[in-house]
Amino acid sequence: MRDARFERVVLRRANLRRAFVPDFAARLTGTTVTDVGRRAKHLVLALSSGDTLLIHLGMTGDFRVESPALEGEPAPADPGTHDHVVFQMSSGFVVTFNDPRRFGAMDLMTAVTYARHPTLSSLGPEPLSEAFTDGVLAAACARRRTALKPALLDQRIVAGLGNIYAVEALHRAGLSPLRKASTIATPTGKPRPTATRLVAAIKAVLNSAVERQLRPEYRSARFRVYDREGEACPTRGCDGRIRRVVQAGRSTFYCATCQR
DNA sequence: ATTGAGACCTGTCGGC
DNA sequence: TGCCGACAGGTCTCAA
Repeated sequence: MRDARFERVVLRRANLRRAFVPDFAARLTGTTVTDVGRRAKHLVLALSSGDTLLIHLGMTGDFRVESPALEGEPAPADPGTHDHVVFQMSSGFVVTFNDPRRFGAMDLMTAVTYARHPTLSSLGPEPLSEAFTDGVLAAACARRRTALKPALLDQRIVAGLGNIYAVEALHRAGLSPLRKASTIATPTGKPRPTATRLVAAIKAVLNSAVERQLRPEYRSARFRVYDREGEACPTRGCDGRIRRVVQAGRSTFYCATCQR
């Protein structure tokens, strides 16, 4: 996408999440992608116009990239049922945004609205960055009264962790999702050993998830505790069973025996 | 201010 | 077989 220009933008459905600016297609057409980045779960495309195209894939969002020019096809195939936006790029590629459940979002923002974006501007550190340390996590959790697991889903504490990996990280760290978030910090906000373990577990879980995505043969592997209610706990030497509880409206899976 | 519940959306799955 | 409700995900909005 980088250095490619939007030659044609087709909005096949006007009511995706986040209100599209009225002239979405017109403002995008003719601009060039100068940079492609990511922040938390958002895809960030910097444009030559100074605008920023912010994209969130939700849970079922996906991009399909086709190259009619290379394949000698005159036009892209018939759009599928959930093809919501089609980008014809100057590079010859046709990039189609497909999102069956429509939890994805696309927003075209000016420099000012992007800088003041309420969610982006208050995001916590990237979990795989050096900025995400036990000290930072402990300080962020110290005065929270919520349980630990809902705190991990708060993007202001750590950016980009979702329900599944929060669950997996807590299991890996041997920490109960039900304990108060503040228990991983001392009264003065310093990290306890539990905070150190949790940060290491989050990084490990995310790194192995990335690795798995890069290795097709492992992609179908299931998670260790997520969606395994009633099954034996996979922890070595643990004879517990995986339980399911609901916290803040989301499913939590954990082992009450080895997660304390 | 912090927290949680509800809404959004639709494909899938379990139960009758 | 077919229908129907429950459920999953991330984030925004609203209310306690």
